[in-house]
Amino acid sequence: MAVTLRDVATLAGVSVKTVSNVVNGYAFVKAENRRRVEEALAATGYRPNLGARNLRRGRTGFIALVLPELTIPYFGELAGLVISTAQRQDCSVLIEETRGTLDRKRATLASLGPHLIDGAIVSPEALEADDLLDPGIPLVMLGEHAVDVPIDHVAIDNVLAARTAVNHLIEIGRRRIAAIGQNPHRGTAAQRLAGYRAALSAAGLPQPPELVVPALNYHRSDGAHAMAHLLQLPEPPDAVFCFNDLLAAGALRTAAEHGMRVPADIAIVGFDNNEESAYSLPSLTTIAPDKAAIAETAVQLIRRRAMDNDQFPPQDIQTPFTLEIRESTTGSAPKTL
Amino acid sequence: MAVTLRDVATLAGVSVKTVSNVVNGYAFVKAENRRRVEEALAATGYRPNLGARNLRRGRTGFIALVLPELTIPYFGELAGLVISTAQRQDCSVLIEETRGTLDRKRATLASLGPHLIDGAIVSPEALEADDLLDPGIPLVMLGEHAVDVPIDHVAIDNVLAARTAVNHLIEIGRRRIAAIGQNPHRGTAAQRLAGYRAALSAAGLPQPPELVVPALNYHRSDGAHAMAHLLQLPEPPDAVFCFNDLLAAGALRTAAEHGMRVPADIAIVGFDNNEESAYSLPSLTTIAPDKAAIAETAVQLIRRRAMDNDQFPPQDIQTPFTLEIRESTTGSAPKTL
DNA sequence: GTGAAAGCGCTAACAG
DNA sequence: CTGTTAGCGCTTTCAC
Repeated sequence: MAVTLRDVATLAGVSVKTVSNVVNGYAFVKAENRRRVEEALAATGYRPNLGARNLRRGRTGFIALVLPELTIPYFGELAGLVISTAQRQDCSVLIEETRGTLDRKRATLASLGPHLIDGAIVSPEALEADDLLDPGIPLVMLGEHAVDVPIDHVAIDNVLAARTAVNHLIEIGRRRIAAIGQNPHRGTAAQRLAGYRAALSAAGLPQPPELVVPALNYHRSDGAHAMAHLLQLPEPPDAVFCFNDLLAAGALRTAAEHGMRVPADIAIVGFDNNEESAYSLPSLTTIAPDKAAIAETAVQLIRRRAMDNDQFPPQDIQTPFTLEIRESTTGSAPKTL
Repeated sequence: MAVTLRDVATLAGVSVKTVSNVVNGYAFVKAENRRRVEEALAATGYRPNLGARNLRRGRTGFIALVLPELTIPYFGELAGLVISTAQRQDCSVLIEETRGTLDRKRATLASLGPHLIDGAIVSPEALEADDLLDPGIPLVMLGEHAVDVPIDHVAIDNVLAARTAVNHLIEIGRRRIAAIGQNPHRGTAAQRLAGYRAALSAAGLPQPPELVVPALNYHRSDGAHAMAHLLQLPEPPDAVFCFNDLLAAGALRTAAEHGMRVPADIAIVGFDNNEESAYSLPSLTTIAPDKAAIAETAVQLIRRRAMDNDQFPPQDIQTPFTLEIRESTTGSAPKTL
């Protein structure tokens, strides 16, 4: 059925080794032999069995990307970047979704484990510590930082980023600034909340507790509900910092439904800079992490550990971000209806 | 380093075969032996080398999903669904992006070829015929139909869907209906255009050629430019049918920037039902393909061909769709600014 | 029921 | 420079 190295060898009248040499681009092959092998290669349509090669080499060229949900734009965009970075380095990317369940991830890493993938990039949604202590392969964590686990970690400075976002709201004159997205199970939520608080404190602004709204998930609907809650407060906010762009999109929608004008009546800032946020009405001011840098750094780390077998202490790398200022805070944006 | 079947066997004092039997759930193993093997298994923390197993079995449990770009929401959502469907069937999904280049795809399928993946689901962006005639593994095509290639194909009825969308515009009283997204290289574009034309013809409406606007890519920016073009026409349209939601998002934005009210001055219909389209301002009326059905059907087909080794003639399966009516055609939607 | 041995397709020593 | 040989870790006849 499938044509093997041996088939080619017999057809060319040489040994397997010679064929292997040709296939792998080994330089020192007698011209005559090379010619015959190449002929046989073409004639048979030989294609190496990578599975066998991997078994032999002990590496597969696959890395896994484990994330909560691909449909969340942030993860989709990140995944795209990871894939293209990996492709450029001749790696293939296997994507697994956890959909919030820990078991899923544990199962994934355990079963693909050391033999089918060379390493994994993990973007957890919630804090988790012990279960990925030793999956047997190099791991890079994205976004959340489970402290005191000695593994590579790539993320932006969430506290600083949040602080930057809220500062911007203060600078444009807002005084009653709410936050949407508090969540005890998310490490980044705590950090963003800390940044929010730090900015308010530094400006000497009050921090009424009713302005910090929790969100169980970070989908558009959660943002919509949270905003509805804020707007029915006796004294609603004049600005909202949302812990991601999806929450902000929902918030934007609800604000409009309640007849609030953005940013005139209420300014909104997001986090993540989803592609869609540049096109919403109004376009969304947001924290823009350098996703390409995150992807590149993560793939690089995995490669160095897995393929080049480098040994180095766990890295904790901070990637840059910017504040993308758009209509939802400074706008006069167009109206549609 | 890694513990192998043999290690377990020696530790348990039995043969490799017996351990293999236990691991693979073979029923007839003496209770005593089974106990000892299980102990040894636990003690060593044995985990099968799937690579080796695959080499032997000739199957890997991997399927590839080849698509243009993961950041395009439609593909992101689809990919998410394919992944979860596959996970439920104990398959892993390898995602490769073509980013529009044919070579990429050809390379991907050729190199991963028959040995590392059991089958591939391919979502082409442009028409292509010959190059995937025989990749050596089962293939399922999504969306575009390269005619006279005898391979499985899963898609909605694009002509009917487009016609449905345009009919809706006619029903709400629009008479000067434009189309954005014409593109000679995309099979679906031709079909959607045909549906658009059919609807207009059936209603006895004129079809001024200047109302059919091409789009090189189907990104938001392309929609924005196309809409700008339409709005500066001496006699602008009162409705626009966009060949996907991204084009529609761009069009929406441009309409607003030009002070047009949607749908009062101009109605907009999209195609794909991206998640974000339910939250835009105004929310977008759009054709909603049953993406879950597409994903499920595709994975099913691959599995039957690859894993169960079923033989059956190439299938051409049409999946259902609905028209999701929202504010961009019937609205009074809220305003934000 | 279980063990021994062959071999999936490839690469890496080691001779020649 | 090229052929032979021995495995990578597993499943699978085939005897026992």
